[in-house]
Amino acid sequence: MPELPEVEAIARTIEPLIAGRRILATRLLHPIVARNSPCDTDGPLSLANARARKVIGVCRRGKYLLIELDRGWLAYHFRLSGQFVWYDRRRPLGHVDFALDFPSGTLGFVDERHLGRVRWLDRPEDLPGIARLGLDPLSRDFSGERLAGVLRGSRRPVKLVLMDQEKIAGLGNIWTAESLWQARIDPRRRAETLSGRETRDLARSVARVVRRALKSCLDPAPDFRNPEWWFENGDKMARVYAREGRRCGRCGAVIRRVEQGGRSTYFCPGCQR
DNA sequence: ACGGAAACCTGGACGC
DNA sequence: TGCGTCCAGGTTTCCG
Repeated sequence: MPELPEVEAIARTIEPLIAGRRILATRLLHPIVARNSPCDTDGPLSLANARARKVIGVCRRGKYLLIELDRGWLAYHFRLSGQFVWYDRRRPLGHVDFALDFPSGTLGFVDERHLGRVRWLDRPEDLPGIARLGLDPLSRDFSGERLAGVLRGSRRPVKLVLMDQEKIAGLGNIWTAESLWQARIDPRRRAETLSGRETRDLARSVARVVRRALKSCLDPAPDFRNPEWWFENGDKMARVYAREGRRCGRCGAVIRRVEQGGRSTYFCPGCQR
């Protein structure tokens, strides 16, 4: 479920719990989370490479969460329903798919839906999904000009381009919808038809929406010790997402839902042009 | 090369 | 209560 701001918040919050610690053991309780293809057997085995390694740090690329080890990396993708849960020594493991045991406790990757994935890698770029990631909205390089380069020549709806991880890394359905609302741009517009001014507005809106979402994800920060923890910022901050039939807080028109690329898109027909 | 649709999984919400 | 259907904040793969 998490998009860029949520994964960034998870990375920043989990790092102090595990940085500098050594992994005593890895436990793969549900091998499907380590599989890329239905008959892949290499993925699950390679996770054992993390055993006895020390954690250097934790970071994010796109929606991937990376744990850097003193040799190799662990790459997590939460997809729709994956999350981290922390168990200290006293508490028994709940439903966990993949666990890292530290002296101080266990970091569990939990995903009852089993769409999330964990991989061990020599280098992050070894995973094609990471190697091909596009521009990161939190990076200093993210600008109207760079966004213009991405939109130029694309006949696809601007919403689909924003969500294309090879173009812009980390945006998902919620924050894309919110960014387009912020910039007053209709998500159905062909990307190449945006003017220079609209493109600059959109870049500013994306950066602002993502930064504000990150801030709210960190206040309060995730509580990994509570297995039920989850972000609430989506509901609180959404101006259009999942608000079909309600009135736009900016112009009063009724918010619509349409389908794009098989996903729901929410927008205000009154002020998004 | 590009774009659209289906597949991958499971649980929860909703209607009858 | 039970059952069917639809939906979900994502990515990869397949197909035209």
